[in-house]
Amino acid sequence: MATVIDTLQERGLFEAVTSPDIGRLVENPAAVYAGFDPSASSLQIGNYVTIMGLAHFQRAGHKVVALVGGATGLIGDPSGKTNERPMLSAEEVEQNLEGIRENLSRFLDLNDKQAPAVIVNNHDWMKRFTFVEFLRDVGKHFRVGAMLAKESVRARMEGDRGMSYAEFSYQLIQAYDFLHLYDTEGCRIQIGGSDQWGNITAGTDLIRKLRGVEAYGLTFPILCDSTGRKFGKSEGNAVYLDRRRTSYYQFYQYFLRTADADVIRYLRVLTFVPMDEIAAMEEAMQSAPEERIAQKRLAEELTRAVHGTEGLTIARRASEVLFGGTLSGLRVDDLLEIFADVPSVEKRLDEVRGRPLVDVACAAGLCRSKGEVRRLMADGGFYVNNQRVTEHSATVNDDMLIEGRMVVLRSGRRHFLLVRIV
RNA sequence: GGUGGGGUUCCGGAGCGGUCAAACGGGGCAGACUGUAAAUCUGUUGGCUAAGCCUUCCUAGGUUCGAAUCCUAGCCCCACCA
Repeated sequence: MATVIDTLQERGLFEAVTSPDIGRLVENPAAVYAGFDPSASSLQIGNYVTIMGLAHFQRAGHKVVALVGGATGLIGDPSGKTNERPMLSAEEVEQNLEGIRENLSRFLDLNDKQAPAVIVNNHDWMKRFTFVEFLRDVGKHFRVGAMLAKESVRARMEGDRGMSYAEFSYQLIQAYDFLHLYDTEGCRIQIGGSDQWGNITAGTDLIRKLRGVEAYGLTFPILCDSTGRKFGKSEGNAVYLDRRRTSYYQFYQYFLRTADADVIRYLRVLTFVPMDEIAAMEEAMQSAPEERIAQKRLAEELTRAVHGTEGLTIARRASEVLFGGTLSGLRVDDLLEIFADVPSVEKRLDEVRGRPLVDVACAAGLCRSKGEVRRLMADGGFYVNNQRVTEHSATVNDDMLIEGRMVVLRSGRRHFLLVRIV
């Protein structure tokens, strides 16, 4: 019978494992954990790979524990980082934890009858230690040689930046977390991105030493796009799972724009779409790449998984309108939702109505000068409510005022500006 | 400390008394094409009450009918020599 390990392997969620014996362990219900760093108030799509890993385990009937790093977040994981990060305050970490807990609860079933997922915070047990106790109980079992050999430490020592003692000790805390979760939740498996290998093996070693038990680590590849860039950044900004940081529309669009070379891989890693369906899409792509069937499916599946059917509907409607579809028939309230992440300005009615469009567009900030607006009009790149306007002398007439409450200005294909009448 | 060279519109970089709002390249912004891809092609790129006017070529003065261009002083860069 296929185990969760087989599933992870065939979907590209498998990079390395500490021992192949893990295959036997997962033939029966086991407990697995993965950690999430509270370095921001929302998880990013990059974290979603880890979430998928946990979700696959849960689907296979295993107990899943998501650890949020209330303690480790105060230190900062050096793994995969070239520089020491600025330390977050306790309040920041506390706030971020809240957001991340909310994120996680959307993807892991906390009420599953057989194997409900659990969210724990390592601060709850770390706070009980005094420094001396921690050194005696945990530090005593680590050899500096082994710690220095970790990739995360070596990379820093080779550079000219070095690392602080605090970050150096990070691996001890994560190792202890694993031990603690073994004791309290029966976790014998930790999963994470490949950059977590060092931290994970620190934990398996500790458990072997102190409990004489074999614990397992499993890593999956860090998701990159075909140009080698780390996946999940959109114009330099990360794609977040929180709609307040990445709107439904932006989220949906990010995936719709996935390169052909990446989309099949993403479908395997980020969705539960059955493998045979993915294979069919891969074939369909050969004959009709312009249909972008795979991209549409990817965007749809992920948006629904992360933001629900309602989020998907809004993202789709927004896509239609923001790509030049007609605004007629849409109500102001719909438009406000659709244009949620479009910048907007407030103007009084008398500042808009009957005024030259050139003046209004400039005052609203669509362009820096009136000359620029005129140029834009001459180029055919100026739109009011998605209708091209080329006449320099045009004024804002009553038809342009949607319900008398707003005007949608647009420059070029995609730059919108909402003028709200107040 | 000495000697040369220089500071130009978003960047690089021409211009060296009128024809300069300033060549050319990059970038930006638009348009066409297209699969919301990549590439390509085209237009545009100081402001305005717009065939005209105004403010720009490090800063402050000056020469001249006229200065980005010449002179003086100041500030800042770069190169070489000590």
